Amino acid sequence: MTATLPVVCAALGDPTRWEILTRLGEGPMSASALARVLPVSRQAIGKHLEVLREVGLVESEQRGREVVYLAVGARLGALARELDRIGRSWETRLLRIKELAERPGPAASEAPEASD
Amino acid sequence: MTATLPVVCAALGDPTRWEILTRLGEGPMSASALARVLPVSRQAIGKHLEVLREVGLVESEQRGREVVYLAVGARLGALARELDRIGRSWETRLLRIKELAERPGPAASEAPEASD
DNA sequence: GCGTACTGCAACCCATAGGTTGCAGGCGCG
DNA sequence: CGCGCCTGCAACCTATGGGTTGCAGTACGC
Repeated sequence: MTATLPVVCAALGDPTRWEILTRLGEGPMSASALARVLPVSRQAIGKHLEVLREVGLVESEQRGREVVYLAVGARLGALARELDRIGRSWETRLLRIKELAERPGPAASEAPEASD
Repeated sequence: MTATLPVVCAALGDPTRWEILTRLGEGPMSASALARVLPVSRQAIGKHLEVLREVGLVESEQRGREVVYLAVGARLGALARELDRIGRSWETRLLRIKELAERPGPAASEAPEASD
């Protein structure tokens, strides 16, 4: 999956797409079926499904004469892991900076004294 | 934080905002400082920072005459946990459906009549 | 074999998100 | 004390994303 982080997040940034994903999370559905339960046209649904498919959040499967889509939980899990990793790195650097700021003397040995 | 999932994801769906977040993840910066290193105007940066602040991804702090912003890793972590939970639920239901489909005998205890 | 329902493609519309410029106010530094 | 930098607010522009309608093709069920 070459879909970059902002792209995947953008795909998840639309309420209608979350509606679609929620429905697909409960079981496979076709675009027409989705259009029946959601307040948008089948064509709009189709565009959303295409976006979601490009970032790997849904997969399509030809079933008879219709095409059913299903939500790929693993993709969401992968994204979650990436975000978590980045979040942790932010906090780590933040802590390091605070340490430096609050440490008056440049005794830069690794003595993680929690003198808060 | 009342920011709904699609809203937070939308905030993360813009490349420029990721640039900002990345810089802020390395240490606190002011809007002007960000505008100096990024190819957009200070005002544009300001709008992005406002969006990020509304969903809790950055926090601001008055430091002397300037306002510095810093990335909130915990928020990203919280989002990651939510996404992971949802992803898992999708996979669980998927497995259940596949089980039902591949189980020839209706030996299921609660078989909610799939009469389609 | 016919009609029906599903799909794919294209043109078009409109709101808004992302960006810019311009200006006015204030706090710090030299 | 005055200059400079940083902030906040507002008006404005434009591309694009989300949506619609319409049409043509095709496979399924009866």
